[in-house]
Amino acid sequence: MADNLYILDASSYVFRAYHAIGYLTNSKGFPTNAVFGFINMINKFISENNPDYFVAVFDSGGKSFRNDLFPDYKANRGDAPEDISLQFPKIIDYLQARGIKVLSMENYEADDIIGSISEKYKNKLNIKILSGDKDFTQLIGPSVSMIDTMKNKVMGPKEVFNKYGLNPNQMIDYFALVGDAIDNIPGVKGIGPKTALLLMEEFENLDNLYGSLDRIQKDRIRNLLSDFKDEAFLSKQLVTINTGLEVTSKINDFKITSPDEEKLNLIFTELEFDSFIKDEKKEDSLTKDANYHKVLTNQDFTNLLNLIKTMKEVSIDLETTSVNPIDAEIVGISMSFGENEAFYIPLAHSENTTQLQLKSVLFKLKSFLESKDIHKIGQNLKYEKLVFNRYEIDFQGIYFDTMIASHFLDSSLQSYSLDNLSRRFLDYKMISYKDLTLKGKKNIPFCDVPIDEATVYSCEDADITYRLYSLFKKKLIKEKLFDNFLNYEMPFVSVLSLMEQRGVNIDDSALTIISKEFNLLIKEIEQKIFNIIGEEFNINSTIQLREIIFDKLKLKPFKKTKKGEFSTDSESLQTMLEQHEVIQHILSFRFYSKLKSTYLDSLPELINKETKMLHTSYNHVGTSTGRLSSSNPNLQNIPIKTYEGKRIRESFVPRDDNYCLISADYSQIELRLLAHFAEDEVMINSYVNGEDIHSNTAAEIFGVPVDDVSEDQRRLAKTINFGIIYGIGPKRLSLQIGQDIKTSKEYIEKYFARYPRVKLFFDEMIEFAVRKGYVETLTKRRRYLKDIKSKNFILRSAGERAAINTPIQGSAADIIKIAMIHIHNDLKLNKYCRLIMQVHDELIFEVDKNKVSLVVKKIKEHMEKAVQLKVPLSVDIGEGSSWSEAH
DNA sequence: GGCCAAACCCT
DNA sequence: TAGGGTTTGGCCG
Repeated sequence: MADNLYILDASSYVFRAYHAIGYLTNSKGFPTNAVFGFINMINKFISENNPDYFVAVFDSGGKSFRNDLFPDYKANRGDAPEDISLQFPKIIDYLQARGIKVLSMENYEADDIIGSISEKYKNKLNIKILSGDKDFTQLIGPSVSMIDTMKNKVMGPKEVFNKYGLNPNQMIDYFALVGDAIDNIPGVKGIGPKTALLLMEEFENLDNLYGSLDRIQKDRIRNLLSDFKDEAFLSKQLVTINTGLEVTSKINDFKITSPDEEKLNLIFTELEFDSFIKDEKKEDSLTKDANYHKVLTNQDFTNLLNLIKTMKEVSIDLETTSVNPIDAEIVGISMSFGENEAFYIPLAHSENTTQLQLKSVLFKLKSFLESKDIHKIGQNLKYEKLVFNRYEIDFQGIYFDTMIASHFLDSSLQSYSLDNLSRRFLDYKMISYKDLTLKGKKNIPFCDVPIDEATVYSCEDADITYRLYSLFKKKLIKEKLFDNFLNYEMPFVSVLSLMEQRGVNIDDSALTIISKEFNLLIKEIEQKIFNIIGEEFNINSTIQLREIIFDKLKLKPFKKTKKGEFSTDSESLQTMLEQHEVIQHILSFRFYSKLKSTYLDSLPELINKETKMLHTSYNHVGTSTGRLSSSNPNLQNIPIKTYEGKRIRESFVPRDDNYCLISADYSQIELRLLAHFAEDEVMINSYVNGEDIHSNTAAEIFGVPVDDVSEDQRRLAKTINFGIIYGIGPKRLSLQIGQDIKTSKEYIEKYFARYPRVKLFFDEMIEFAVRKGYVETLTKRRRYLKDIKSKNFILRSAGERAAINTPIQGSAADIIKIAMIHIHNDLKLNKYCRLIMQVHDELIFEVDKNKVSLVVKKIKEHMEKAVQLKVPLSVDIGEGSSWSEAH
């Protein structure tokens, strides 16, 4: 790749900074708003892009050669206000002290210099023109693009065509026809963008057009063109950027040199930009000398609001009364716009200090918080979104979540908490929340933390988050993962937030009834056990139960726990059923107790008092494969396998009579992904032809025609098919199918003999993991496998199984995420249906009863078309008045 | 109250 | 054989 040369259309940025900031002066009354905004933009740009070459180009300020051609050129623009003209010299001083080359030329505009530099270097370098001016579209080409850093828009040839319908080399003639009211370029009167586009499409350029005016059917257009021919060609001269000026600078002049700190400090002192002044001490340490401000007065807040207006990205963090967003109240807000600088707005501290009013602060921040154009950066922004939602703020512009970014880059970490990320990636230990809130032996709520301490703590959160953002963004871009991260992970934050916010309706009276019923059963079974054993004990206590079974009854154990004790788990007890009648009762007791305590009794307690709904919490970074996890309660392990379990699912119901529930689940998505990745013809054909994969596998393994496959053979093949995805070994398979290890070893060998590409795929994944240290999913989420090269067989084998399973399980997770994003963005669909749960390969919706068939069709389409694989995706859909019925 | 192990619910 | 969360008992301080 060629190096990048960034050419800054500096004058236009100064104007934009001037207007963005509004009023700002130093204590002597000298205007500083444009300088301040401009410096911020430059700092931000350079720290983010680390440009190879950079040059700032200014207009000369006086008239240009265009005024000789046409005295009225830009006559509509009055002189620039004095308070901006005064600031230009300061800005140029700053740039030069900063080590940045500055160019301008008498009698020419910045555009001409930019065009000429671009022309000179476009064959050796990637030219990136930093501007928002449409006039530059004429310069765009394969190695020349335009970037509007304030709107985050990049414009290359493709984008020009998308926007105007024309190629960049047609833009001059196009603008010659259309004209420009702001620059006072006449164009052809009466011809606007639409007609001009049609003409350019037909005639390609201005000369062709005027060479064959008679071919134009419409009289009006033809007459206009001929009447204003002179204006058209004059306009063409005016809009044409001069690319032939002699550029005396050498390319190395555009390298940024080391800044003259002394000179910079002088400038900053004069303008009173204290936060920019470099203090020797400030360099390496963090919090002690960081600029953390508390915002207590209206003046402080107004200044902060003005600052916000100049920023296009902000890291933000809320301090609240609860970790659970559904009932958290805001105590304070912190924000950071760049390293070392942060603000904290205390709003509800119990301390006796006058604080700003929560309501009025939120009112004034509302448009900023709801703006899609201002990029919000944060650690777990789903939390912020849910809390803001409680205050009727629709938090938008959710751009970069450091927690999710770090997980996307490496999903194998133990913890994605901010302090953990800070320690690991910035080598910086943050103030601990525990220590902060520790008063004596007990922890106090955050609102009781003194404001000064809270300010440092909260500002640190925002500041560190901002630093992590810079770091992770660079990594993502370097590894070419940034687009996937922005397209597939960040939009998912809003999807999860909405699901959690809506919650699920539970018929808790039904659960209570079942609970009472189970309670009687449990008591009864317990009594039976006591009678048989002849003493009372706590059946839930593994230790006591173990004593009874193995010491008192002297039953023969099946296996040991990892601590070396005899196991009493249900697998062991199953094998001991015939040894003693009490075993059956213990199994029953365990079964009913589990359902009662985990589901029947706890689900009703978690129903929110205000909303009357069950609001789970989905963890976006809860697994090392990319799946979600769910907690408080876990809605991803609601029973289903037994009759009693199904009864629990019957209490998951729609919120009112107008809705029913729909369950949509991917059929065998992981096996399909295996077929896709391994590119095995036989497996792919099974799916393409809609055949029964397990029967086909059975036929292959047993060497019989598909029609002759017995039920037993099919069941066995199904077990192998699923086991294979997890990297099953002969031992475990023998346990599953109830045959000896030798036989199951043969089955596995037979499987790989019949599906050699699957074996090849597994080997490739392991080799990939060894070579690169990680494996990746469809959307390129990475999981690093530290044990893949371990000398310890157990650890290495586990690593190898993860290398096989993660791309499969993780890609399945990617696919359903993409489908969920598409469904979330389908506005029409969302009028009739709301997504309320995700269970790995299943989505559950509440659906308007009158729109079921339409909704079913759309959901199926979104899910099956989420990605294009070598095999079709298939989704089964059910409908009903409860989750049990719908599934 | 915090932490661990064992058990068991799900895809 | 992959990936999760919750409950319980029991130990520690």
